[in-house]
Amino acid sequence: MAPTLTPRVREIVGTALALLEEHGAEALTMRRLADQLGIRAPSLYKHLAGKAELEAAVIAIGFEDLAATLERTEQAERGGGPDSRLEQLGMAYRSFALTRPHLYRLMTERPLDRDQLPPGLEERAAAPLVTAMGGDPDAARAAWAFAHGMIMLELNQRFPPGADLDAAWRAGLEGFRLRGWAR
Amino acid sequence: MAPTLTPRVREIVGTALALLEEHGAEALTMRRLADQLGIRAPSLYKHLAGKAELEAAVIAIGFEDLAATLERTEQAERGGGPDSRLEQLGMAYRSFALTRPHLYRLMTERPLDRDQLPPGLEERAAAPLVTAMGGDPDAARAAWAFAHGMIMLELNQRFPPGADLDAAWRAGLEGFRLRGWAR
DNA sequence: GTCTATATTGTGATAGAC
DNA sequence: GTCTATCACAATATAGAC
Repeated sequence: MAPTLTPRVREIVGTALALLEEHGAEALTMRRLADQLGIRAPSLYKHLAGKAELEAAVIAIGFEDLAATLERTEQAERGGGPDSRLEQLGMAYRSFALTRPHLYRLMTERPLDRDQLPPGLEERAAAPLVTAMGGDPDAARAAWAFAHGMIMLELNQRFPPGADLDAAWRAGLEGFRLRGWAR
Repeated sequence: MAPTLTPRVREIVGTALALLEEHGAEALTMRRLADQLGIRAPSLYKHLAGKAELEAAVIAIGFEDLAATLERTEQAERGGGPDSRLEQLGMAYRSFALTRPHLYRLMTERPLDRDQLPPGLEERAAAPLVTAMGGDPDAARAAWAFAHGMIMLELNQRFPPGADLDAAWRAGLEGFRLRGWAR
């Protein structure tokens, strides 16, 4: 279970998140984190069991932020009709990942330790997409995979130099939109 | 450019590939590779400039194998009509990645150094999918991203425990098939 | 082409004094 | 809750003898 956090632990985890987002996962070491906080590395172990617990706490913050972002998007009715919901969600998800790439990687590159996440948080983050896909969980997972794949291939610079990624996003989302309407 | 390989280098790279596939990327170190070959780590540097060159050679083998697999799939006309081409390719790609997960990760998790790949090999690996998507490069990239996302989320164990991944693959491929036919 | 020896740098983690 | 001191690893890479 996710333990209750003391203010000091909150400060440590917040600093860890900042370190991760600014300098990447390889910079998130116990030593550098301690440096950033003005203390020595061993002192961190009085607050946290180890690096795994630290990362779990950072990941939980990431899911909180992602869920809040998608819920905000879901509620907004900007511009288009109901068929643009999926596009709006896709762009919000893409924007989250591209503005915080190191956090997004940490959230997706390893098995999710659900025991260390606040209860219901994973479902909260997933709900807007499931709704947009008409409640079909298989279609929602497929759409999630498309978005995740686009993001990772872009972050990893695996598309060829001239590729029009906006066009690829449009092409993919259009297919899912058509399918979403079929049910 | 990809340099011509001496037999000894070929042997080293082949051993590196086996080491990678069996024990993962973290096991592919100069030390362990030398152990496997019965020599000392420093001796490797008489054959290869460094680890980067070694990995580039392994990646090139991966692309050769992938291209050959997809070309074989493209030529086979098993069972279904022309509209099952995309499904066949998708399953072949999925199978390649899931049977050789560590190799697949190495091939996709970093920017592709095209100067170290044999000329035309990347295009060869991509061609069957582009053809199946009616020559539309944006749609082909979207389909690739879907497949890559499904694979990575499965490898990273990010889907919820009860998820029906076959159904998610079907849902996604159906959307792309519909769109592919539209052009 | 292989060896020994070594440089350099990095990691997470713990014991025990204060 | 912080400190000093230290452990126990691991990695890539190089110099120079043979």
